[in-house]
Amino acid sequence: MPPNDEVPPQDSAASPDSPERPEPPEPTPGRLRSTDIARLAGVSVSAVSLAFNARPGISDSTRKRILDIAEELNWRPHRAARALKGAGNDVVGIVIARPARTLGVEPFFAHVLSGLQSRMSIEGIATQLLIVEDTEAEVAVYRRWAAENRVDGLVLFDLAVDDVRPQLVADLRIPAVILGGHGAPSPLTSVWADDHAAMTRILDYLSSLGHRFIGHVSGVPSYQHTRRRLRAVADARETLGVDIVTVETDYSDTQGASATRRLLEASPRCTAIIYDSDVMAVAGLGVATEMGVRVPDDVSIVSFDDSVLTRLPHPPITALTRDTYALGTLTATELLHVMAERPEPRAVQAPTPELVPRGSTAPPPERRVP
Amino acid sequence: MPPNDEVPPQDSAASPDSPERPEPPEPTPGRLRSTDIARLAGVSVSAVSLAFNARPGISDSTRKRILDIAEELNWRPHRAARALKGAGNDVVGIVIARPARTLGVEPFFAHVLSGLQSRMSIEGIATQLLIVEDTEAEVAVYRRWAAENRVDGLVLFDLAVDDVRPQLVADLRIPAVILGGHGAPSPLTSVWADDHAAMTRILDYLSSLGHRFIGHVSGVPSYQHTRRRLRAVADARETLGVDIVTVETDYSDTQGASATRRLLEASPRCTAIIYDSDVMAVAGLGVATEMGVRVPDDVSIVSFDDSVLTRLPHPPITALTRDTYALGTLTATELLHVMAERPEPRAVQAPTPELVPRGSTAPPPERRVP
DNA sequence: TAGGGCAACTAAAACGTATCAGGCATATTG
DNA sequence: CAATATGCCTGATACGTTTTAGTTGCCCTA
Repeated sequence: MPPNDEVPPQDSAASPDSPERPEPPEPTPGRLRSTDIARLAGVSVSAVSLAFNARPGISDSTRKRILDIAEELNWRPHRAARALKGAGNDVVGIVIARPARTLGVEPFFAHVLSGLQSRMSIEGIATQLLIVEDTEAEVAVYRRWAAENRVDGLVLFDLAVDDVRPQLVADLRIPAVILGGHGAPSPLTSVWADDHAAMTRILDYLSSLGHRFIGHVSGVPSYQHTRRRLRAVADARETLGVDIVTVETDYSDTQGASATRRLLEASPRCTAIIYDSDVMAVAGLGVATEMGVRVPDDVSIVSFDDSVLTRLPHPPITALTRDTYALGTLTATELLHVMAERPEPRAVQAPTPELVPRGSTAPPPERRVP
Repeated sequence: MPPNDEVPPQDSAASPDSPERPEPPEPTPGRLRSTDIARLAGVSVSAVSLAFNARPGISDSTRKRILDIAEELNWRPHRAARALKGAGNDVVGIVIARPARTLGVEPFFAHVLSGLQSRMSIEGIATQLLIVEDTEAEVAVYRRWAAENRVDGLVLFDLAVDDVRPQLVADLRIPAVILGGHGAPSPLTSVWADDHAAMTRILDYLSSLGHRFIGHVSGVPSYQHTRRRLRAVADARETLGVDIVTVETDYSDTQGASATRRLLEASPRCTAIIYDSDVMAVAGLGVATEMGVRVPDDVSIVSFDDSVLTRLPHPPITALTRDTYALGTLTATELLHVMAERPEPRAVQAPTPELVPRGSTAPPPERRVP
């Protein structure tokens, strides 16, 4: 056995038998390294590495001894050194292209993030969040992250029509998953919900209540999911024979409110309004109340998204509900799979949101003379 | 030298002019390294390093040439290698100890995070978010991150009375800032708001409207900021001579609703209710409406936190408002300072929230016979 | 008893960058 | 003009791991 003479845990004066090892009692412990653990366990650094990575080639007793010592000293392999050897960083990145100040208004996003994060942390993977101003900046971040080797995976949000990001990210060889993509072929795996079917559920419901003239406050039409909803609206005009008027907005409460005002001032007036987001629905409810339009007696209100926002006001708002948290965990699971196996891209369908009738919807008022 | 004789890649005929450098045209570019940039620029790797780290010892023209080439090839220093040399990871961590499913309901947190993140990203620092179940798990994460050298800084939220985290994080030598700590001495720098003064603003306002019996739906009393608010309430009882009854909750909309019901069913009934959070205030408004208690005619409502939640319902809710986003950027700036300079801990006071009267508050109803 | 096979372990070579101690010109000084 | 300083650049080394290619010693088999 080499000069691996064990150092006696001697707090007293310098042990005379080993003059070549002064071993100063460092006040700042510097940093523990695998060497230190190896020395204390009486093995080589290689053995420490084998123990920590659960690899064969080491006896169980030695492994346990090493791990115990490391545990006691709260030592772990230095991440950077590990990553340098080609191991992952255990980080996934999420870049959101929105004005930072408006973020946090969207319960949807926060919930998805929670679910995603929760699933990832089970694997010891952290989530890195970056908020940028626009898609251009977002693309720059992807390039930088790819060059720096900063993340092991990505989640893409808010896919637009003709979005450049999937191809870019695929070219950069970063494992990634699209949340809210379409079912169509794509260079990336996507997790998507059937917005068309979801919107149809709302329209069927309102139609069955007797509504024949419906307002639709939609979101940004460049988003893919908005497109799908609009298509469902178009289809319903034919299938159900209802009259639907759409007002496009930017998803903000401000535009949701003004769109509502416009719809309610029009004559003839629609008997129900569908909102593409919970924030706009609540804003719309406020406008109606303010204008003296009773909900649901005069007009019914339905929200496409559900959250605490829709449940708290009076009356609570009928909404499509889905387990947004579970959507996050599903996305995370899929991303983990992509990171591990690099499979061919595929489309994973999330459950279609369910309609939850609440107090904001009722049959339309009797037709009365103007 | 051991039998490590180099194996010639004999797939092609050895190029006669440089037999020691086969330089195969790699189809997968592997990865660019500083060596490649150096070769293309006709300099050494050291020069590349000097150029990228803006250090002296290199001419401007050479620097530019190197940077241009790197830019063109989208090359950047490998993060792990850089971090291994002692440079920072350019990552700050945020650990939130709450049930993941309930997160995302809090606009406050999301806004702060946006501001924080936005300021950090200016410095090229990413924000790593982790949601854990309880404080015990949170502490474990700090230990792990410290051992792994994963983050350059931390932000601590939701400080409790007798919180163990500040001392732990200080012991682990991780630069950190507390958001919402108190003004008292602490091992860590903290950014705090004067909750006492803020609550006093609400009480003064309600008192000046003529309210003499006020309900207070408070949050978890183990939080430091809750304590400060309660103290302000106690002080106001004496100073203003108003009668205040406090109901403690866990900040959830459910408990906010039931607390409201209890307050409104009591006799005599209070003429105003203060809520410690926006979520509870909105829930309370819903309960009042449902019970046929008019707001603000029968009871006034004030929220301690402001957000889209308080602005959207009808009537909009009078609230203490502050620039939560700016609070995030302020915290970020402070953390950057701590990371760079390791100064003595200090307490940075954020602006005291301002009261914004909205439709939910009015003078109390005339006293009438029971 | 030689040989092979195996388990347990180790020495040394990466990984990609930053830094440090020079080296070599050219400019400045006495 | 020699001596010194300065500007620009390079070679070698270190950072803390993982991994590869061994090297033991031991048991089993023929």
